[in-house]
Amino acid sequence: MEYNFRDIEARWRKQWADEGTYRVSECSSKPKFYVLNMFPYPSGAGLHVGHPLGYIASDIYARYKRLKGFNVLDPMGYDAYGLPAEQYAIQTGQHPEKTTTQNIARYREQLDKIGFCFDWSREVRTCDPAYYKWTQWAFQKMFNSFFCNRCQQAQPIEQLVEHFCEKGTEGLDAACGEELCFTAEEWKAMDEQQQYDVLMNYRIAYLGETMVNWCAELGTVLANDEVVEGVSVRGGYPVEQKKMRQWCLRVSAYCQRLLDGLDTLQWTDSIKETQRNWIGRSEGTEMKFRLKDSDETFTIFTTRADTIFGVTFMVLAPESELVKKFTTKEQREAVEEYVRYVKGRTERERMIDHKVTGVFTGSYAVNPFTGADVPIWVSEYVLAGYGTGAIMAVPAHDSRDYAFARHFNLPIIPLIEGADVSEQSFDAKEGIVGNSPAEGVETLAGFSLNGLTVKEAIARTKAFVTEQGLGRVKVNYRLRDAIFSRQRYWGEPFPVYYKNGRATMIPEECLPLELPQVADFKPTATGEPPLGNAQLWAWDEEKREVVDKALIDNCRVFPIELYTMPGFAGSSAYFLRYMDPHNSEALVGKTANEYWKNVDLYVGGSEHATGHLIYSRFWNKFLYDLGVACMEEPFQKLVNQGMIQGRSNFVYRVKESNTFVTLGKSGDYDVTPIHVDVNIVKNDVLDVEAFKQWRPEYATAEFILEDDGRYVCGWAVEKMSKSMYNVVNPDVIVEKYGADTLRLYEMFLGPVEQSKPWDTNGIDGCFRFLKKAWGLFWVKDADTLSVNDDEPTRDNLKTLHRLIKKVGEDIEAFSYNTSIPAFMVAVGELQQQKCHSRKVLEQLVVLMAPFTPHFSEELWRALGHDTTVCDAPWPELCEEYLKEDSVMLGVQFNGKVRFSMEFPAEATPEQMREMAEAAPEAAKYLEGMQVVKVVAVPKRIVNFVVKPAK
RNA sequence: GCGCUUGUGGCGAAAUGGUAGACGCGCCAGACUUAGGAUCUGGUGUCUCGCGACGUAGGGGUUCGAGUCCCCUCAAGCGCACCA
Repeated sequence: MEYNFRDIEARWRKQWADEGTYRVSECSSKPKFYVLNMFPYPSGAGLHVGHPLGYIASDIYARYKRLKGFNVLDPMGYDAYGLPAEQYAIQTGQHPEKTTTQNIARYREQLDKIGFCFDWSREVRTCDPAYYKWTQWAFQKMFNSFFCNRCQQAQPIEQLVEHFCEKGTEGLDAACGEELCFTAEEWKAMDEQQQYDVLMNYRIAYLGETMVNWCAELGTVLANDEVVEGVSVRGGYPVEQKKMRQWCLRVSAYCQRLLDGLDTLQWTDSIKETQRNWIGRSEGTEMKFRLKDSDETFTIFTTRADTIFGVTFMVLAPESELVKKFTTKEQREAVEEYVRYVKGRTERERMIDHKVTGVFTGSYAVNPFTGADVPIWVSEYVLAGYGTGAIMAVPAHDSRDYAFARHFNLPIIPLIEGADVSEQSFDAKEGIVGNSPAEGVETLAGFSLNGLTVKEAIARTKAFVTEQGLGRVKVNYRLRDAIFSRQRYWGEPFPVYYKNGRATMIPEECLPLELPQVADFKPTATGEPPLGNAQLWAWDEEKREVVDKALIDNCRVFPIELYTMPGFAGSSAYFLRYMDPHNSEALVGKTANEYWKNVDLYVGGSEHATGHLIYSRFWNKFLYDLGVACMEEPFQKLVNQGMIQGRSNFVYRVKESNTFVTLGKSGDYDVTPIHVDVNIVKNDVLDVEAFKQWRPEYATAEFILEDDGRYVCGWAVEKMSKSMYNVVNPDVIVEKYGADTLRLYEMFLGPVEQSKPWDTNGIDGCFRFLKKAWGLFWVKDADTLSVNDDEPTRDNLKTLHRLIKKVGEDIEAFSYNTSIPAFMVAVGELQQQKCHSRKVLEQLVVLMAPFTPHFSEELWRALGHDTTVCDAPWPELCEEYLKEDSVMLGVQFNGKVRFSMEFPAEATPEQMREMAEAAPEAAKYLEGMQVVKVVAVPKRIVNFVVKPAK
């Protein structure tokens, strides 16, 4: 019987769906395993062969775990809100809801053809109100929480109010925008608006007036991870810094926990490192400096407190509020001009060329350790957003300060013994400190660092600064709060209305607040949100429902927030929702959450390292603090699949003609390479007839062929894209070879984690393998099984158990590309052994089941089973069959293998040594030699190290 | 500049410190065929007629033994980057 994959695959797909084979429940005594793929944006282009790579890899793992006796949760859904979906809708002039629904249907159709074991009854869509209800709900919880630095945990905002009532800000250590200081009495004396403003300073979801990335082209603000090198990640449009009032999430409060959590995760080092860089922890000291002849003080941040005696100037960021304060009358004009100059430079310009620029403010600070005067400058190399926006400059030991000092001719005082700073600064944190203070300089309390190592000096200075009240030890992070609002239509609405101008939460039981229909959903360049176009978009407090905006004059009706949430909102807790997707009472029920706990294996692209993978960890930690999620980290193990690039093909047109010349002869003509659709090329050979039909202008094309009559195309690796005609649709492969071959081939292509070009050329090998394996089971040209009840031979069992061992180990290690060759070899061996033993072949079917589910299911049933192969037990490994009767060993003299001989498998190294020495071949080498050393390594080699005997 | 990762045939790639290049593609030869871009069998790192020698980016080291471990150099990719 032939391997008829079309019939087989269609039949089992239907039956699996009808029988609910992949539906799972948390009511199980089996151990759980949670496999998750990063859910896709349903883009308009549909899936190409690169998309399923990770899904196939995780599907194999999920199926394997199921065979191993686990209750496996493997859900799928769609990240349907956000910029890409909306951009596509705008480009095609349709409503995003319509295009999204269409795109999802297309995705589903494509996914279904590949034979995944997703439990579709748990599907989520971020744009579904029943789903985003919980996104809104979590947002409200964040609004009503603050972060206690001492217990490193989110707490209800009521607790903060209570604290204010009792003690004001005294003894409070909470994450906030700016440090506030007031007493209980002052708090009580504040009016509603003032208290609202104060609380906003502490909420985890808050309205903040901050510098944001404004992208006029997209008509919205963007988060830091959505901007790269001054342009938007999506579209590559310019982004400018603008001060705007936006919703923000206090992600920065969780920096330390986000950092600590990394150590407990099985992620790659590179992605953990990327997150560490992005969080950017830096331990240092905040020090207070006094303005000369004034009581005014200001604070700087430094990681090199030990270099205090080398400070020769101070620098303020141009945006710093201190600039105006410290500028003297004489310098005002120069400073104002400089600030104007900096404002005129775009973020991009400032990032790309680091010009040395700056201006003196006219004022001096006083070095708190020596009393020396230090001039205060303004320069763009100091960033307003990091630390305090002011630094103490130590040109001898910081290259930026050095460049500045050289440019403006400021003094440079070296502090490390033996450091040569005549050409460049000495930035390394090593060496012995000297010149601190210089001879004869009196210091505060006789403080000196001379003779200490840099590390000791930093510690000593920190302690001294704290004791003397000159400042405090401080940890700074690079990670900023996430800007959480977008001036776009296609996103979750904020469950917020404005009562007397103050953000107020819509009652929890009224959620979800559904996205309204609008006349025009396009973004505007001025930042007017499209939701402003909604007729019904006011909140009636009394009726507790959305009403017509025209009623706003009525004193119980208030405008609803016009901004929407960003793309990452919906993807920040979807892994929890999958556990209990139909629960209308909670994001996730306690029972379901405590059963599934967290994701054991998460598969997706590494491009989410600083976006989704930070936000969702933050979001989950917040829910953990709330007691909603029972695990602090959402994703235990993370595997990043590589990108599949396109492999383009070219034809060579002879210039000014309609003649195409094959690659081998293209050098003889003046030709233009032209991209040709890879779907009409096979193994780099062009289907000439298909080419003629491809485009009308090629219908009359003429060809200069290779001598063997073929037209050979050139090729190159490029991004997979429509314009290069190198997009390969999985549907086409499935149609031609079947899903099982596609699955095998995608895995065979190389390590899952690695990026690689798609090259259909090798797929025949996988297809041939399946046909070959099929042939083990069926009599050729007949509808009868060739399987018999013979007892397996020792060779059969050896082949089988080697395979069990290899495949088991490979799947655990996610190394599928090496287990497919193992299958090929094993099938080849069984064929040669003429093995038709049921006992062996049945196990082979199960071993293949994770890779080729349809193929295995068909054979499993043909072998007489009436339940699905998914519930078969994974074959047990018996090491006994792996033992070799004997081993062939090389015997080497002085490092060269001279001959090989056979030893019994159970021989000890000593026995092997004796046997090797006694072998006749050895005599040749041992003659006249003195044996210096003999080493026998079991199963490997016997070494004789010899030297001429005296 | 700092951090991470990777360098192996014509190509994709394998190798618990132990015969480098498994397996697949491609290529070559043969078989069966009216035919082959089907199927099957065999061959295929480089140099050499052969014996054999040389081969894992380059250089050093550890080891009886290194693609693998350590140090240096070079190249490529990714991340961060005027972060004090």
